Amino acid sequence: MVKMLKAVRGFKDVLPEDMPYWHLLGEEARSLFESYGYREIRIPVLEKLELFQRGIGSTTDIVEKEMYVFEDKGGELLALRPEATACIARAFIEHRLDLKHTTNKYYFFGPMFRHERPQAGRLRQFHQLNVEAFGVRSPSMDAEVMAMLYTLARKLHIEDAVSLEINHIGCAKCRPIYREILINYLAGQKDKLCKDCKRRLERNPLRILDCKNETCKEIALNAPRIMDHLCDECRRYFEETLDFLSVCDVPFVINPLIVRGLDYYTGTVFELTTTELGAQNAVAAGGRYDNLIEELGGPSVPGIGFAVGAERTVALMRKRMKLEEKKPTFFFAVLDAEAKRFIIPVVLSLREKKIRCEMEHEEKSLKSQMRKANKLGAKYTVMVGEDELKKGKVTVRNMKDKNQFEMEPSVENFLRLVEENP
RNA sequence: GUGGGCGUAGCUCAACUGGCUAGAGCACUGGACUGUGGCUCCAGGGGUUGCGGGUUCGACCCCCGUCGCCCACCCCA
Repeated sequence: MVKMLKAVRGFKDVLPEDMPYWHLLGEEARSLFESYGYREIRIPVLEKLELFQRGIGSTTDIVEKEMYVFEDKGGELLALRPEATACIARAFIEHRLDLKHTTNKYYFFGPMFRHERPQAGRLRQFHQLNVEAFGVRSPSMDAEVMAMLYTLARKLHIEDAVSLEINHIGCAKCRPIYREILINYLAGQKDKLCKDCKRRLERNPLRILDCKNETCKEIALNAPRIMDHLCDECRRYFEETLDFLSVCDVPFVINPLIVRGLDYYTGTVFELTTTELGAQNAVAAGGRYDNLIEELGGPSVPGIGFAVGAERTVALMRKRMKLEEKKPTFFFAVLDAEAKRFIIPVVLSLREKKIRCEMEHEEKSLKSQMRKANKLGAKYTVMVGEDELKKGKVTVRNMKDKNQFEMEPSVENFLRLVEENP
């Protein structure tokens, strides 16, 4: 036997029966984002490695050990994108989009790649819906972005499965000060920290705050809070943001332990979390990144955005609703080649009118064709055999109420059936 | 990268302490019903028990190796 080929580890097929969920997610997201003035952008799967090193941060886990990196034929180091914000920022800078509008709002959907060990809710190729707004730095904007995210959850009927958690991680002025204070506190208890956190102490001390290790958690719980060390401007910004969130009628909880794994975040950060996805609790996450564009060599333009994990969202949707594929309106049961010749022009015309028609192509008994029509869930079965051919008519059977009648197989007649019984 | 669990039909699972030709339900194909679906009954197709080796009179079962999947750590969407 020939060796069976399988998909690459961590890469998954999405089969047709799953598509209704993906389509609903895509359609709701598109119409919602566009109602807020966001425009779709598409970016390449591959970027120069340097973009992610500079954008995400070269000491982050994502860049350090999770990227698919390879050398191109010309010797250039390229990477499959592990996330989209840096890519969209690159496009924003490259096309000087800041000169075209004062605010630039984009959304994007596509696959991301991270070489991690696959697990519940975690794949090596996964999909994200991204939203990025460049050019505005204002509490009401932040609230609006979060309101949009929460509304998406509502539209997908998963709002009871998630909670919006929000935090503020300071600005270029107050974060370094807080960072020192935190390091001082943590250094005092260094012996009790897990080995990963000992390492984080130097590289990314804020991350220790959401370590899952029990003793680290306890230490984090009593750690100095960023909230108590924000500068006046940041504090005011955060308070106003919360106020606008209330105005938008978005439920949220403040979680001082939320930090981000990517270096570009500043100020407002938030996550849409769930407890229903195993160890993976983030369904969506985002925040403000006011220095990213400039750090990537662009103009000094602030930004805010978020990414929604599509697979995780779909998993939650599946738990809450049963969606099915569309079913055919007509199944044409044909008993011989003559019958096919007779009916094919009509079938093609109906399909042109966007009416889903199925026709049997193999030589099958009427019984088995009926079975097939039933299995496909066709609304009507249209029978074409010797008797019908003689009369120039077809027999139409309503599969639900079993009513059966003959009619002339004109497109108009079929369309009338569709109208009468939509 | 580290740890744990699991690999039997397309799917979900059986098969004693190592012992008959590896079974069942669902699904599939057909028949009962020669041109009428769902329900019922009957029949049929479908397996290198992940792969390789070892132990044994005998291996789905035990041992070694290997590959794969899942879960957790880690990380994050």
